[in-house]
Amino acid sequence: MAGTRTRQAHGNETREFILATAERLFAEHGVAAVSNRQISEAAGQANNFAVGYHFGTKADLVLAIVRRHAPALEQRRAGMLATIAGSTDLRDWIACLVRPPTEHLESLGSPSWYARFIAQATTDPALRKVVIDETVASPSMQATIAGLTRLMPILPAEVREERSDMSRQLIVHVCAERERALHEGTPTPRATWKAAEIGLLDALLGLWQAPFTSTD
Amino acid sequence: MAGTRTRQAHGNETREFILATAERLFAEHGVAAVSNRQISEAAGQANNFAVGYHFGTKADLVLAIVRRHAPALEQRRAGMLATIAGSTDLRDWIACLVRPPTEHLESLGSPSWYARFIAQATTDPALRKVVIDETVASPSMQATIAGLTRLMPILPAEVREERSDMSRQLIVHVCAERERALHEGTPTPRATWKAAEIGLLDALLGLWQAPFTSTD
DNA sequence: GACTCAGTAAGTCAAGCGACTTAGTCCCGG
DNA sequence: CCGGGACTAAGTCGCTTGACTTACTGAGTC
Repeated sequence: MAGTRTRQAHGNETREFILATAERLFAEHGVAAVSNRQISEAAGQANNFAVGYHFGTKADLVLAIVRRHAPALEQRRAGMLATIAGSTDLRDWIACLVRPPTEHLESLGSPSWYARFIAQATTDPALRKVVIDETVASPSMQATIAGLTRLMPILPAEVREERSDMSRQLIVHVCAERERALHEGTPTPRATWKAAEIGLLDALLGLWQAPFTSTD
Repeated sequence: MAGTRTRQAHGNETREFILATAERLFAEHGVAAVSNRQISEAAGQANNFAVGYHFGTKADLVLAIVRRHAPALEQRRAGMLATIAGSTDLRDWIACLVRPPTEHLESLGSPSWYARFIAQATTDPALRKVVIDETVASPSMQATIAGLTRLMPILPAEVREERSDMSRQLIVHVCAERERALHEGTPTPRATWKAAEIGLLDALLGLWQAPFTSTD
């Protein structure tokens, strides 16, 4: 029964529900198009300032949503890094970029909102930097990039950085587009998240292995 | 008839200035974060309904901005198609995707706002479809995709569609990121638009040529 | 059994919003 | 030189927003 809840647990429960509601509304209508009021009301809070009370500004709320998914992603990526340690197969390392998000999205079931939320948060001028920094700064992400660098010593640093950015953009927006198509019932190029992952892997492998033209 | 030229010209001038102002504000703060009022005021219009009067809804305004750049892009792409007619070099056809936007952005000078505007418009749930349809539907774009299809007969239709989408995403968001970095004065992987174009070309060539794993 | 305090309910307020109206102004065809 | 239609100025109205305040609740503390 509800009576057995401690007040801390009750608060955390509310916070969690606000986060889930906000993620959904943000994914559906865009981060800027949703007011704190709407979130509070949709989360069943009579106080329209509930979001402000629990999270502060909208940027804080967005960051809280990002951090809500961070541990799961970190765990998946760290696990993969452990199993491929020392591998010289480029595909293994690119998989460390692609698989954590695709598998995480699959585990969320349908409908999910995370991919669309991230795509919009990383495109919004006011949120972009803080969200990207938060995701790229994780230890497993740093290790993955280091692994790619080790495997592609021929690439100039600028090209490596460029292709790293491209990989991030591609993964985020391809996943978001697929999630949206799933939700709207429109056809997708690939039938499952696993298949979409393979499509991304193939494409990114080609992208990273492509010869580069120097522009110095 | 032509007799109303001056009146019309004045109106067109205002319309044009509103479009340029809206494009800038949208790029800086996000489409949803900017009100019609702010645009009207920033464009020096005393009537806060000026945007509504000239363009209607916000979606109409966004479409008008897209169409403002469409002829220049179409012309560049059509010209390229004419010069490479019959080419069997994949790089030529991918260049028809990449060069029109990069050269257009270069021609706009600094600061430009178009790339960031497009990136946000194509990510916004409410505008996405209409903007993408508008850009993909152009004759030269259709011809380019047809050319790529002719050159890559081995690729299953789904993979071709997938890589087509990936190309679009990559071009849009890489250009937007570069434009933003230029505006903020932060370092960019490539020094010029021409160099960025080559980076995109290299990457997309690898992406399109990559072997594919069937997921049937 | 009174006290504390995190959390929730409910309401307030100025500012800003979209949508609209009214009152001009300007140019040109007649 | 007048009338009509395209355009702009200025203001209005009802509603939503973020930020805030006040009052209440109920679990844990003493």
